[in-house]
Amino acid sequence: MGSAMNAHQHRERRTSVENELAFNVDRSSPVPLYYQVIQGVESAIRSGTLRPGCLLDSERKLATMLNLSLPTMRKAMDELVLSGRLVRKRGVGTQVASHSTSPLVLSSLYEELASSGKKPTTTVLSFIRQEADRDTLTKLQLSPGSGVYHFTRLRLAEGSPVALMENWVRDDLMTLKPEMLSSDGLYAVLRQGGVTFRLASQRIGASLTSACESSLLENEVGSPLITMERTVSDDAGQMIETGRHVYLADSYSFEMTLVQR
Amino acid sequence: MGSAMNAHQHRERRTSVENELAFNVDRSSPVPLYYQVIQGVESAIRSGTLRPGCLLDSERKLATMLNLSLPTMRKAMDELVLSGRLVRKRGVGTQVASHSTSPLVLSSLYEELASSGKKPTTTVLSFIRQEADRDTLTKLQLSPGSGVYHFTRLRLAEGSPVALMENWVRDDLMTLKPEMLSSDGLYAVLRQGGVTFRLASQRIGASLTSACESSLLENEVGSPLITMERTVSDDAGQMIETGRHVYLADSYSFEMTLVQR
DNA sequence: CAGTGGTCTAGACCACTGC
DNA sequence: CAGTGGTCTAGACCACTGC
Repeated sequence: MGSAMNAHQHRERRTSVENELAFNVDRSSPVPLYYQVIQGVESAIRSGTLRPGCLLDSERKLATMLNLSLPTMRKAMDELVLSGRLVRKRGVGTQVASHSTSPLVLSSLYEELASSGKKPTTTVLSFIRQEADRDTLTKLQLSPGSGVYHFTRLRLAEGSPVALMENWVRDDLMTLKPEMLSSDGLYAVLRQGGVTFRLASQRIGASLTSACESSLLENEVGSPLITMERTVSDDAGQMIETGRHVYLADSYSFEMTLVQR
Repeated sequence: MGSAMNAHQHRERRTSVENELAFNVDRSSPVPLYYQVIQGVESAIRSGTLRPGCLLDSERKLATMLNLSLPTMRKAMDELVLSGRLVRKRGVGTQVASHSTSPLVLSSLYEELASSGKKPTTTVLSFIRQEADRDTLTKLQLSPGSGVYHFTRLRLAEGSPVALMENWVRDDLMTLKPEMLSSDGLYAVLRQGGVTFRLASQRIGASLTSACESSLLENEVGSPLITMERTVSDDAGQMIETGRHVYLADSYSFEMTLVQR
């Protein structure tokens, strides 16, 4: 409607479009105001109300509209820019990034498969609680004698093997049971146990399928695999988990978005 | 020395250690104050003055010490926490993260090799300026008829092939010459041309060496390769470059640190 | 209860872009 | 020159942790 009425004004240089931030902040909510703004903008982008390239109102105007102070508004915009959803140009304004893929998050194979509609299942091949070996002590920065859960899992999508995963998790955070791992991804289980992730360092490479891997993954010996080693630490900087995974290159690849700072 | 003298005090609960933020901000500098603090803390961590686990003074104390306002101090701390170098605990304080790897940055194979002491060189195998094909138009979000540089390069470390790279770069940013690419990495060349990177989306997978790749990479047909496709956009959200690379899995892997938000 | 980080406000002045 | 984002200040009150 609006665009029809203003058809003769379309000469304007700006890639601007209407932007309707049709949300309001709820001051009685325990959710911080700046975070409500982040969620509001994110959902407006997701729903298409805020389209890529669209120029937002100025920070001052938005702050006034939502009855927020400028610093609070800026804090929200800061995070949206940092995560790559918005682009700021000094003297010009703030736009929705044209390239609005989801930001980099700790990817969970299980969740990825589930959200892409492929039914993920897990077969727990082995599961023990044991004293950590030297290598694990180092990787998890544990003191000698500490215990870990050590398990291997086969991940399937729609019943076909996709990945073979071996993990070591410190045993003083929560009680792990094999049953938990067969019905959910590892990260979901740990999150439920109250773990909040912070940093993951990982190394991704490639290798050829060995005879042993082949029998589990039901693929040919010598076919390409993606290898990943990952160590994850929590909020408090404490190491939580380390693992070695291999993925069928024919049915999986790592997608990620890096934000340059 | 210090540890011997204080041996009997080791009972204290805090992992705290002295923290000497032995830097001062320079108010005449064009570098923002909060950024000077970030740099100061980062260099203190790098140099070992601030050791992992070390408890910092409170934000209020640090602000007073450096003659900064609390919000400015907090902005610096915010970014240090976000990039994973510090860990905050409400009611307790702020510690240096035990796990202080470098944050995720747009990795450049050339720079990685150079900084690890391996002498990188590049052979430019082909180089043309051409009208973008359909696929490239889509990936770089260009309008039909736009031009791109299209080139393939062989990257060597200490004279041995490591990677085979094919790239497409929009041609309206700067003038590219093959000579530039043989003496420097692509990103360094683009940065010099005034491009500031912002987001990269990439997909990493694995494959087997083909006959053609084998002849260039001097490895065996069927040996494992890491494959990467990447598209990079700049500050303004404009797509800059897209490429398809393959790396010898035996001599390279992708290392990265993910920060969970 | 003293001290910490978490959130929020109401300003100020600057550098920059587009007209 | 009006409008934008970029930086900075000086406060306020809260929730939480450890003693």
